[in-house]
Amino acid sequence: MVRLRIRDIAEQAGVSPATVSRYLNNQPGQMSEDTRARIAEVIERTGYRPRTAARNLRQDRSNLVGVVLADVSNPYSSAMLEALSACAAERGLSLITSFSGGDPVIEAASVARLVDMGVDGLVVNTCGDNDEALASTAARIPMVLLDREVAGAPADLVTSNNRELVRLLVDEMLKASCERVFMLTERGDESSPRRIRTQAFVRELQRRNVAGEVVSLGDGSCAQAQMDGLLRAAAGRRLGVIAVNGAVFLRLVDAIAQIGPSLPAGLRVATFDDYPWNHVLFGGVTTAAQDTGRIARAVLDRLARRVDEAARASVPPARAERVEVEVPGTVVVRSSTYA
Amino acid sequence: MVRLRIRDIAEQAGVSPATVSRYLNNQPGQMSEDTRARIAEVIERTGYRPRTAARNLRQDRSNLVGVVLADVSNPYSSAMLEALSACAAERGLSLITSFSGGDPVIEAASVARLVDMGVDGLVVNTCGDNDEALASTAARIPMVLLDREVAGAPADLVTSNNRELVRLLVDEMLKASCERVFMLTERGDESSPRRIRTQAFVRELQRRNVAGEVVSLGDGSCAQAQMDGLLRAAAGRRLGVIAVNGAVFLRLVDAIAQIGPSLPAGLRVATFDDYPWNHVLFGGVTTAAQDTGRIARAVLDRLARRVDEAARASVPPARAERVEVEVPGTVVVRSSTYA
DNA sequence: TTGTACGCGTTATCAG
DNA sequence: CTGATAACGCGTACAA
Repeated sequence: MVRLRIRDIAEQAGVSPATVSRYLNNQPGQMSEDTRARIAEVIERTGYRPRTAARNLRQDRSNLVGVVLADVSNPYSSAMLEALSACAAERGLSLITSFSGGDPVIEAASVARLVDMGVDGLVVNTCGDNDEALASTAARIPMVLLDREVAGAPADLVTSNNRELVRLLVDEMLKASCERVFMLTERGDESSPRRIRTQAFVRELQRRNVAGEVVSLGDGSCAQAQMDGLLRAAAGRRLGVIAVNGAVFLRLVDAIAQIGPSLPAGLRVATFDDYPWNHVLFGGVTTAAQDTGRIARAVLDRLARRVDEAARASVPPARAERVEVEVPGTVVVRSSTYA
Repeated sequence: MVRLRIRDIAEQAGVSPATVSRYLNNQPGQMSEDTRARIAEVIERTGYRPRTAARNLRQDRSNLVGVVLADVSNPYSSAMLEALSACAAERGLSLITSFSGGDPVIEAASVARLVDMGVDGLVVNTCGDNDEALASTAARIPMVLLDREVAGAPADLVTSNNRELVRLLVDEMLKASCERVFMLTERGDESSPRRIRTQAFVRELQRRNVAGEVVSLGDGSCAQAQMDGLLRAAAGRRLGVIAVNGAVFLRLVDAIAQIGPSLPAGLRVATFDDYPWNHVLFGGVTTAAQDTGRIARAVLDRLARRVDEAARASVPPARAERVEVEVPGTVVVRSSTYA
């Protein structure tokens, strides 16, 4: 049960290995219909498959893309991963995945391991605090950043149109005639989407002259007190709360659950990231959903382009231009913001 | 900026490539402390890393494990993936991931692609209806099945102790003095965990002489009617409902939400798979949680063993014994089953 | 303890 | 349109 080599196929088809190789790679040099058919028959009959390791060595290319995600417990990440996987398969790429769990040390180790494995490029959703390592890696092999930017890294960036989504969520709150609108975030998270969303939120409030602010949750009982204060405020006038991401929203839901089973009268809530439970909580939660399919396509488009460029020119251009892509998401309106 | 080869390191250290290779692979043949130090210095200084593609070709081994998951929108799958990833990294393995989305055709294509990529082994959480393809693949390369078994496949199987978990959930329902207990499942899902759980459930009811049955949901309005019936029944006497998995539980929650914001009086619910929202729904849902860390370890233990065996003996044993491992999970009791 | 020489399977180049 | 040949970079007998 030794594995077939290209030479075996060549012998059985009565041609040379080079010809079989051309057949396999659809080389421009056309071959006679006769030999083509003979080779096809032998391959079909034997079930021959070329050996990837040998191709990789020869071509200096693995068709492998490394993916490093910060937090898969976040369903948005899993959806993203699935979309990337499907999109990669379409292009004949495979994904080597790794998860940092929010630890920069693990993230750096993951990146190093993936590079060692010979990936053609990297997709990184960084957990932060790794700028130097990522920048130096990006200088050596193609890298596309997902959602979160990295200072000084010569890598492309793909995100959702966060500013626009914030605007749409604020729209919903105002349609629901909220008198004050808050955005809920948390201390630990200094990622770029968070920053962009909160900044955009503040600008929206100013632009429309609406009362409200960004509330940054601390830890433990302090945070509980903050949220209690926020929720009690709802008793009087109509109040809107937008969670800056899914993790924060879960904390918000938890706090609301302490008070009662349903949304307090006068409180409207909305969040980012369309998790399954958003459909059922409070009869449905208004959500800014990111388009994972289009994001995945944009990510792999950029990466494939970079990989091709790198393959063509052995010396990477000194002034690599960084491309930033914003993929439009959509706001799904559900009963948590109905007037 | 050409990449360094082992030969370059050898020259700089004033030794032969073979010696550097031995250094890299910690060959038993000891080398003089002097040359060892010189090689170490050069490698450290140059940042040399051996080329994986060349090693793979030479050693006929990739240190790559293919992972095929049926449904990553299921948070249990993501947790499993993360655990596998961490565990694999510890062993110097990397994961190539693929997702079938419940489609047997995609699953078969994924498996084929991963095998082509040269993975050393496969971890498969099958979506079903692929027994022949999986069995023939398992006959060629090491495979470990996750949760769901495949008829006729010479592969090991790792699952949770579903029967025990069912027993514990029924225990909780009885502690909550439920007079009747139901297990909710759905038509489409004929997977082995579902079958094992429902069978165990029926046995438990008989053993304890408790009233109840397995309710298999159909589609759409029919299912809604079934659930309405179930929920109305709760009005009278105390009733327990156990969802056979997370997907079914989401349907149950949806139906309950149609009626009101909180759990109807007299109704107790519990489910499998510890999703984030189980902590907040109804003030906390009692859950049979699977131990993803231990499962991952068991999976990769088995796989590594098989891979080593296969590497040693070029001819696989005709009578391969299939090993089945049951990893104990735990029941997390929350207020949805408090008396 | 170390070095030499060969082969892993494929593809690119060049000659025909 | 096809064939011969030389790499790709590494690991490992075997020889020294």
